[in-house]
Amino acid sequence: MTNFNVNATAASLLGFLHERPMAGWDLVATAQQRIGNFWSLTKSQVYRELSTLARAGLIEAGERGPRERQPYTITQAGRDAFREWVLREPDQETIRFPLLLTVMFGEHLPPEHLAVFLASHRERHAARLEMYEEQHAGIPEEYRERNPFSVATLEFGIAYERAALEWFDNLPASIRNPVAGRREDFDCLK
Amino acid sequence: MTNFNVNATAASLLGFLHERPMAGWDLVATAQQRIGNFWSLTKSQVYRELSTLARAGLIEAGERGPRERQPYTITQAGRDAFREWVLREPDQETIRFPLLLTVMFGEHLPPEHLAVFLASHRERHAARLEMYEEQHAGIPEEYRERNPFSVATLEFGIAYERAALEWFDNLPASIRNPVAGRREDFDCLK
DNA sequence: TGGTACATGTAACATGTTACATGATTAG
DNA sequence: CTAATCATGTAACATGTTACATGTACCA
Repeated sequence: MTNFNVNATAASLLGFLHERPMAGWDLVATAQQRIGNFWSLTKSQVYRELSTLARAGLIEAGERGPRERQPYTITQAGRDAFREWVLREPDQETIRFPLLLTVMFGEHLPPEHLAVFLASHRERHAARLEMYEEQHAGIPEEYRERNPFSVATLEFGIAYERAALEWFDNLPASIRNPVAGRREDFDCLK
Repeated sequence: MTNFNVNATAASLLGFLHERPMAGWDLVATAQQRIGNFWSLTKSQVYRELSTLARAGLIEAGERGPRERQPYTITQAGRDAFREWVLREPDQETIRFPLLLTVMFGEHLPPEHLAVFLASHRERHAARLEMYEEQHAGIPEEYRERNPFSVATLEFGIAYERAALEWFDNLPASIRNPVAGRREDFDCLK
């Protein structure tokens, strides 16, 4: 058997459905909250994966509740497929960082312009770090012991954001604090 | 005008073509080397983008060289489209980190198993950091001054890998060094 | 009764991945 | 002569994004 190979996104949905039956809406919210920091997904994707999983028999739709709510329950086949996924060596992470592209091609834009982008991104990272740290401070000790896993993923987020901030703050002055003016140096304005 | 909106991948190709005409093969190699650490692309994608860009008039194919080599030159329209792209506020980065999914669902696999995954990923990150640091040490001072941009992106890689290693090394013992045995605790083996 | 949050879904499109097919040139 | 590397590309598929369409229930 072991016939249906789930992808990481579908596997995550199966992971959450181990806890309790949920509808697409709940799954979107749950995923956003629990894995959104390192795994993005949209509701379109979730609904699509759900119908695929249902067709493959890995989950089963229950009766519609209020507001057309459609709960799904994981099946034994679903638990099997999930287990198979979770035991596979995880792929390398992929990072796609558009700001770094802009930095790489930095000679093609006015330095003040790049500095504005950097400042605004720095702020986003500072805000995220603050948010993560608040969340981290709010974790009760007993939870930390019984489920160290989600704490660990949060700690990755904190480590990442700290590294990002440090990077922003250690950029050379030539990039971070350009002298305004002297625009004729830059080919984008020729 | 300003009619053709390039995506970040296509824009990067245009960015490289500012320097000199290149064929798809060169562009793949160049991209891998210069932006591969924070922007992945495959050769299929490159060839597809190249024909799209050519059809849109942003680049022009030259005469075939040896081995059917097909060089492309950027056009004025291409430079315009690139400039438009580079002046736009870059999107947030996306990180997709499968290992963190596995960690999040860590209660579903035997702890020794997770520990093996963590160790192997830790090693990859250590190797990447070492590579980056070697590259960084090899940059001549004059280059650093004249093109601080690619140095900055490399430094991001270093900051990121250091943060990752620190995270691995500070994982709680319950995740990093599980006691073997006691398998009946884990629902994946029920 | 009107706005907001809940809830599901489709369609079209954009992007990214994998597998395959083909041939040229070079180094040993 | 033959294996490796260079070089281009297509086809099929998987995944991800955006915009749209529809309707329900609650609450002020």
